[in-house]
Amino acid sequence: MLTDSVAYILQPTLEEAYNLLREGLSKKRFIIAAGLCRVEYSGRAASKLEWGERVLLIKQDNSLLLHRAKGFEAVNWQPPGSIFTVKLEGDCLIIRSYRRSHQETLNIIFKEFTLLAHLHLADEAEFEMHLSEEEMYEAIASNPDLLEPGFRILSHQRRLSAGVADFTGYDSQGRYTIIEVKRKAVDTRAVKQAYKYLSAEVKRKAVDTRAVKQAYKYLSEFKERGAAVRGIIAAPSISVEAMKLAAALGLEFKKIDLSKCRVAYQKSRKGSLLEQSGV
Amino acid sequence: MLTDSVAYILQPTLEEAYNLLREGLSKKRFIIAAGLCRVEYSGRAASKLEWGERVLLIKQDNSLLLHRAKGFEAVNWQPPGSIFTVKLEGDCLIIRSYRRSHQETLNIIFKEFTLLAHLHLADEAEFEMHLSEEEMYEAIASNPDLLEPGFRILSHQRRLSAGVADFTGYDSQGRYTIIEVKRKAVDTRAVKQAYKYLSAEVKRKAVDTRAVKQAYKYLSEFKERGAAVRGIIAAPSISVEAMKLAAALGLEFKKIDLSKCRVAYQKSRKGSLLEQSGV
DNA sequence: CCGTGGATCTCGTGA
DNA sequence: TCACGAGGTCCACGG
Repeated sequence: MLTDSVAYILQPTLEEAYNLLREGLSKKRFIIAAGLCRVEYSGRAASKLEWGERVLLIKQDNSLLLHRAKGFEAVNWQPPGSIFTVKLEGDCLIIRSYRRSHQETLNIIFKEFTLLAHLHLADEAEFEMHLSEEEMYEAIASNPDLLEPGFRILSHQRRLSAGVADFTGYDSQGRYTIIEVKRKAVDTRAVKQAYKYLSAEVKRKAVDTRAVKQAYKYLSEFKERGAAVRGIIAAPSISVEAMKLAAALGLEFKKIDLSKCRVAYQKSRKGSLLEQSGV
Repeated sequence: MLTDSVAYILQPTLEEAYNLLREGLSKKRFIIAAGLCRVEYSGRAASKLEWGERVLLIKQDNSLLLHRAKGFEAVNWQPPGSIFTVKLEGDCLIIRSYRRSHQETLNIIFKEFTLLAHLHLADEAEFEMHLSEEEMYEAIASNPDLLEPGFRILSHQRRLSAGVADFTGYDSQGRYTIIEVKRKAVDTRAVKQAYKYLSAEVKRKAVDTRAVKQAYKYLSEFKERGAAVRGIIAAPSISVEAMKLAAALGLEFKKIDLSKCRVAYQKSRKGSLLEQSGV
């Protein structure tokens, strides 16, 4: 059966499946298949999966996903840009996907299909993600009071090279302050990472492998010399252990209200849109 | 149309889709849908996606994946265990998935379906992954010569608590040696991590937040006192930067041949299988 | 091409 | 439940 946009067969023979698959692949269509198969993968690692029923998706950019009955993750896959070959061999249909960049091969051997379809997905919409670290950052940049009343931002830059803090500035008392922004709950790992950046920033030098090591040596100086410089981790929340570590490292934690961030972001965005349209 | 294992409709009306979806969900079947929809997500972050054609999978454990025409990753999703509600509202069919643990809501609003099916996937096969870190570890445990000729293993344990090295032992010269195993190419991150473990092991204490900090202070001792203790990172390869850092930290890199590992693993596995069957 | 860090990461494991 | 580390992680970005 065939319509403009979709071609499908329910319980096709292997030959029917072969023809439909070849057609779908050559036309770069979205392929959906369900059936009994086994799988071999070899590349960065290697895996085997014996006979069972699974669902296969092949996308219009040649990415491939093989899903089992349960679980969020695909059991086997191939990222975009792999090369397919399909062949009939005895009573099996073999789909081979090869990815050159990692020298990875995926073989899916089908014995029968429950369902096979290919279709074109018309989808030009833009995906909008909110509450990303980027957005949080923009919100703070346009409204430093979110950090602390009276805070003045000196520098703000997305992390281009390793070891640069998100914000530097002066607090209401005029103390030099360095800020690391995290969009989600801070754990000990995040504290350590933040500490590295903040230490590096204190010394105002690029972090190469030498500086990474040295950054850790500043720990004692940090604590002993007192708060000549404030180091702040700004995030929605922090774990108990992370808080302990932050305290030991002389870092402060500043709770950031995400909903306030969102409001500030909307405002700043509106502002820039108005600017652009020359109002 | 209906068979034992699959129920599907091509280009169903919204009411047909509604009934088939309800049936599929209540029977915990694998649902495959393609159609025109828009999406709202809100939880740890928030996202919006306007009208476009996508493919929806709902799995037998209530995990959900929404895929666009291209890209390996799902554009929106819900991990296993979420709760579904489906309703018809005006000229739309709304699928809502709510995940309590993270307070996340996903709304998919369909205007029309190109394809809708639900089926049961019979799949009891076990997924075998080879060349995992675990397997590499087993290979080395059963054949320490893979590390270095004459190496004697003192302790070997999977990392149960943070900061415990993979292997400790004595080299052919009788020097105490600590080994961190990595399955793949070592980068600077892996070196830093390894250094933490190795330092912690030297001091033979569990790494709590205090020890994490102290571990870095041992750097100078490590270097100044010379190689009273050897620290080895064992992996298939290492990047130039990672090698520099490792050298600066007084760590050695030991290339591990994965194919040799594999052979050793097969042998050790055969041995234990023979044991089990009492031969 | 490598290196670095984020992700609605997911997933397992242990405390 | 949280915390931590692995992952065939994938992905974007910079050099």
